[in-house]
Amino acid sequence: MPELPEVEVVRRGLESWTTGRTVASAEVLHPRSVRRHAAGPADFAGRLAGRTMLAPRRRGKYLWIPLQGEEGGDPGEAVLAHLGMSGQLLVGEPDREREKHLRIRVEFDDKGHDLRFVDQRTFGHLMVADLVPDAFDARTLVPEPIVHIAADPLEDAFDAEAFYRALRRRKTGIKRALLDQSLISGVGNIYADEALWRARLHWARPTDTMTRAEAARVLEAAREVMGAALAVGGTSFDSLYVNVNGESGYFERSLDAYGRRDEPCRRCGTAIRRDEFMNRSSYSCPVCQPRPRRARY
DNA sequence: CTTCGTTCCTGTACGC
DNA sequence: TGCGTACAGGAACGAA
Repeated sequence: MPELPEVEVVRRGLESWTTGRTVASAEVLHPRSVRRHAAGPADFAGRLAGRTMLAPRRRGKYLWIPLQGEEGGDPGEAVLAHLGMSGQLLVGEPDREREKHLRIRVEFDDKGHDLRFVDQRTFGHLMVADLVPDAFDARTLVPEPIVHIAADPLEDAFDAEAFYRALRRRKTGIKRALLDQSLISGVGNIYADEALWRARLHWARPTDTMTRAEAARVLEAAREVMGAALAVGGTSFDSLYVNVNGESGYFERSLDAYGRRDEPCRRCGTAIRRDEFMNRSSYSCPVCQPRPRRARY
């Protein structure tokens, strides 16, 4: 469930807890959690030991912590994290009890709060990756494995006109496009449904006939809803999404579409419908978001 | 090249 | 009570 707002909440938490601290040791308790680190768990742990963490960065749902180079040089590597469905990055007293789904643990040389990656469903992962120039803004560095991930709509580097042109070239529906992280990043199932409800667009609206105004509307809606969620700590349906101190966010109560099957639309009162979409769920208002004559899935 | 279906994983909810 | 099943779903991957 962590989408852009939830990942940003975690990034801000890490910023104050891990920046400037030097790793004493890292321990991988479940190899699947470092499966994208090709050189394996021992190499992952070895690359972290002795390195100092710099200010964490984020693009879309990806989070990374640049590691100060050997002898204090420029960072050439970063710890890259994706929380997947149930990943949590937690900080706390090092001697506290181990969580049932603790996958990776990082201790610092100051013997203070440790950093833990806890992940029930193991869809998330951590890896150490090389930093390379960003495809959108060559002045900044991004981890090599995510060069194909588009800028997110809260970044300055996000190009709204390029997004519109990409939509027109695609032969797909708008929700599929919103979930495609190579077109726009950070939007997942929850905020896609919320943005489409706010923009009054059906999820199967073909993108190749969308107007500039419609594209701008859904983009603005995505920015608004993710900004509002960020302001209250993100969306938490259960204890699976929490900030670095284990606290839940409050945006669930503000959702207009997602998860509201058969509940009244907050604009027109019509019962919110749930459609099957990509073997998942899509929530929308049948009146505010009428199905297009030519629908695309 | 693009588009789309499959796969990974485990806890919770629910029907029988 | 216990068992089976559906569901939650991001994104890499392979097929078409």
